[in-house]
Amino acid sequence: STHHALDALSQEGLSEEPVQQQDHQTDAAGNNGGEGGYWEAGKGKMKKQQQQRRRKKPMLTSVETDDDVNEGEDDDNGGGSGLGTERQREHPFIVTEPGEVARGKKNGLDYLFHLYEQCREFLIQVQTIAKDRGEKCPTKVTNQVFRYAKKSGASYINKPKMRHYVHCYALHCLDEEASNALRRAFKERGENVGSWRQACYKPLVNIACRHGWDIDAVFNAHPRLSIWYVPTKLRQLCHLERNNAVAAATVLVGGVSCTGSSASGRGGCG
Amino acid sequence: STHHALDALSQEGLSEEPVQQQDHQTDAAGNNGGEGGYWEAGKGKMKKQQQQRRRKKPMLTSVETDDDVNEGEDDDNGGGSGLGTERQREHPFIVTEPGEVARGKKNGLDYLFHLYEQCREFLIQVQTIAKDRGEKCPTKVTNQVFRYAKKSGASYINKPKMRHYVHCYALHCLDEEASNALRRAFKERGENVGSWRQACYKPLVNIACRHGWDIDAVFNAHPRLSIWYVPTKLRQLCHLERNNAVAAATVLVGGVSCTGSSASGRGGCG
DNA sequence: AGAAGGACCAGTGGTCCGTA
DNA sequence: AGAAGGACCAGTGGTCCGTA
Repeated sequence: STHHALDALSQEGLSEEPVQQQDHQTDAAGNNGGEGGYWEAGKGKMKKQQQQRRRKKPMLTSVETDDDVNEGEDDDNGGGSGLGTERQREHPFIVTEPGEVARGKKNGLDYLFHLYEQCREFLIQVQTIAKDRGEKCPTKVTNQVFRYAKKSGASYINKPKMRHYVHCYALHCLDEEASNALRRAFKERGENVGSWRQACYKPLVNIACRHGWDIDAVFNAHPRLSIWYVPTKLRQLCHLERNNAVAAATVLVGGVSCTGSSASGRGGCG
Repeated sequence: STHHALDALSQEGLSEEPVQQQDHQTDAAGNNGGEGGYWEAGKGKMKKQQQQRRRKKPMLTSVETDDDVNEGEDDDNGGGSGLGTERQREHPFIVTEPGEVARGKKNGLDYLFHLYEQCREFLIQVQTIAKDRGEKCPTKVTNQVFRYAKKSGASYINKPKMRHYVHCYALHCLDEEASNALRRAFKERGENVGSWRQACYKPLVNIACRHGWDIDAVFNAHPRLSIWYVPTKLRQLCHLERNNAVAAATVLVGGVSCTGSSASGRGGCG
């Protein structure tokens, strides 16, 4: 059937050119200041990706209204072929240079960062709706926003993933040059995504250092970053490094008994 | 014993001149820009109010460390007299004029508003500690702050009470003149606290109207008010009133079919 | 009756760990 | 092995309702 052909094709394309099922997304697409247009361009290629995996059968005990679940028209897809056409997860990320598209069953880092822009657009829509209804208006990407994204067909967006890479996106926002350089270096060395991700912490800690160790202020000062919670580990690293800097400064000044030294005093920032 | 004499005396004084058991409070007391000095003045009168009612015996099933609970030195207070020396709740509020001290087993509204100032001081202390430890720093009076207040001996502060009267405090912050006038009027009429509390909504809705119906912006613009969550009911009232105003304006302009009219257009604001 | 507040509850932020 | 994400959990905002 035509459906299956498209599905087969989308095996590679899925995560690179995710498609929206409802038109929430379209509304906000114009907000992208130049960025993200590339990903939007792939939209025409395949429509309707109604493959949201139903949760593992909650045993019919649930009292949920399943209005949303029954959205898809073909309930029996994949039943015929028996082949593993089950597309259960997004392709894993690989370290790519800026502008580089990942080949094979992989996703690149431009795509990763694009997901953050999409979340921002979903947040803006949630905010618009909330204001219109006179309800509490979220300022951050909350559970509510993730739920809204999923309902809008962006099933490839989920909380654990977005939280996992927030600090990588932060570096991309705050120092794109440094972020690009890091990507090129790690790609060249053939490092995996995990070690690139780890390496994103240090330059951020240095940025925090230059701003009196206030990582919250650094996030809040950036319009696209301010909607994301500061990751716990980044916060802890900044705190540790600040303590180190203070200790070092204290020694320089002449010993532990010297009080009066300010914790926000500048030392070297990497 | 001396303890019991003081306790008897405090029957009236308790809620009017609450005492701090630890010195957290003292640190921040200086932050009060003139306000609240009155309540602080009563401090010397009676020390130690170690009457926190232990919770109704959690049946020894709890695995809590009870370091905090064993703070008081006299574990057997009230055992001897047998009289109802059990001081289980704060005295109820009555409508008082500005500057008026409630008599009998009652608390006045200046005292009510003072509790909000105290919460602000506890928040500031929690924030200071959090920043120092490099932890997430609350911007609002959260559960954590209420817990801290209780631990600091301010057992008379609790979440339901503070949330209940937030909008009354808001009016006091935003238009003290109007707030004072309302108090005098309701006292004169012999109204109870509940109806005074109800009456505080309307002037706030009018203030919101003058600010484009954005009650969040109104709260956030005021330094002492911005730390409090906008109460649900106030938010709903503002929303309803905005819709009424929009509908009225639409009729004036010439009928329901006239689109283009902005929801933020000014009508009369009360 | 009017009012204070313990205690509950749905939905949150955070992330582990069973999964592929 | 490296990585994606369902699902869990402790503590939150919100306020009801048993209490005095």
